[in-house]
Amino acid sequence: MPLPARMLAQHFSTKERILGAAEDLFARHGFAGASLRQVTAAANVNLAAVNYHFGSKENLIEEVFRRRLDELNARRLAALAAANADGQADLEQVLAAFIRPALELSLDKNGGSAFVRVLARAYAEHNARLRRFLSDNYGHVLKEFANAFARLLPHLGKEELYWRLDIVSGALTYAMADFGVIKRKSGVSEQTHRERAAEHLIRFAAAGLRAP
Amino acid sequence: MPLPARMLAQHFSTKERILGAAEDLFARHGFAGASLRQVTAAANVNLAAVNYHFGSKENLIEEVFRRRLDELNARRLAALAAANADGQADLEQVLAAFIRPALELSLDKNGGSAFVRVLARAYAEHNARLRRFLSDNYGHVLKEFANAFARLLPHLGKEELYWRLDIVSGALTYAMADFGVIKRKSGVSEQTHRERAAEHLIRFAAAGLRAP
DNA sequence: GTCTATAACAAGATAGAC
DNA sequence: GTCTATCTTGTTATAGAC
Repeated sequence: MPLPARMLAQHFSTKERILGAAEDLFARHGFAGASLRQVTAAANVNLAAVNYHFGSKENLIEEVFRRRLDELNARRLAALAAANADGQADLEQVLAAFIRPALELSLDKNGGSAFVRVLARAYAEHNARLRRFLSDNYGHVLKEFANAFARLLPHLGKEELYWRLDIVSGALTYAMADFGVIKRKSGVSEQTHRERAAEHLIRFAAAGLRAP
Repeated sequence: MPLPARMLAQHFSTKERILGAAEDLFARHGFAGASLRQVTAAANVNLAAVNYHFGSKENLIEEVFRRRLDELNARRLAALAAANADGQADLEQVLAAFIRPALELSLDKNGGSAFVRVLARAYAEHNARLRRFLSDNYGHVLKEFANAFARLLPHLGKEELYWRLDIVSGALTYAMADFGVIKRKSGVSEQTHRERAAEHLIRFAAAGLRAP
């Protein structure tokens, strides 16, 4: 498979080209399914470069996550703070603060849509190391949002609320990774398709969360 | 890893032992991550037995799906027919007809919980061959349910309805495969945990589907 | 920092004896 | 149907020249 044309330019460092190619190939073939040979060939760098820059395949995988998750989490928290700042945020606004940054990431022209699929694979992996890594990154963000939702939905017990938020993250992961059977119509751009998915998701999730 | 004790018994045929071990290992390490050497060792059969009985690893993967999906689909359609038989089914009944058989499968003592994780991995794979195989199996079932939901939710357009059903299957897949961050409490059995997940899911999905 | 070359090993598949 | 032995290829990782 040829690498994405955007990565060919020489002004990307070896490290960045490896990360971009790894993200793309992990999305398409999984962590075990994509070999370092494929990655380095796609990145147009030497096979030995991965071990020089990252030490091992496992470390490379973690770097693929860190590069995106730090920013995603920061954006979510910023959006939540902004929603809380102007008076009382409503449920749709808090949901949007959680969902929209993920949508925007998935629309990022530089590999964002590949990354959300990598993220979905990480959930499927059930790998202890990866799960710890993700809970370290997502854990406190989920807690902040849980607090915000708890204020807006006082009729729900803590247990009930966590169940529902779990369902929302599941549906979000699934929708962003484009697992569904809904085929994008030929007249609709990738961008529009994902934006519609986010709108539907927010409406659906708001109703689900408000259920008695 | 030792194979599940239930599979050791000699009254399981070689073929059945391979399928059981493959299901377990595919759930834990993925299709590329689980080797035929691991599978045959866990099944206590010779390495060459896979190629003798299935021809190739790809064929083995498809058989792992077929074994479960035929029954799952049949049960869903039967539950739907039963719900429609006694008068007018309500939304929760139709949702239950879709969700409960998946729950029951995930509770099957003989590898059901492994299989639902394999199914979740299949979605993440995005593999053309696998997707075709799954749409062949799930396609007409989804259509039957879509018809039932359309009758109960006449205010939704066809497009809108399909989006929402897609979200429901996503949340179901995610919940059954136990991707979530909700940790099962030590006092709660695996069975109870999953039953609660199904209850929460039905309530949430009903509200989401009823949203204007 | 980047290359070639290669070590050390694991993969899927098969041939052929039993 | 089941075994051992082996072929061919691909895997991660590293040593050492430039």
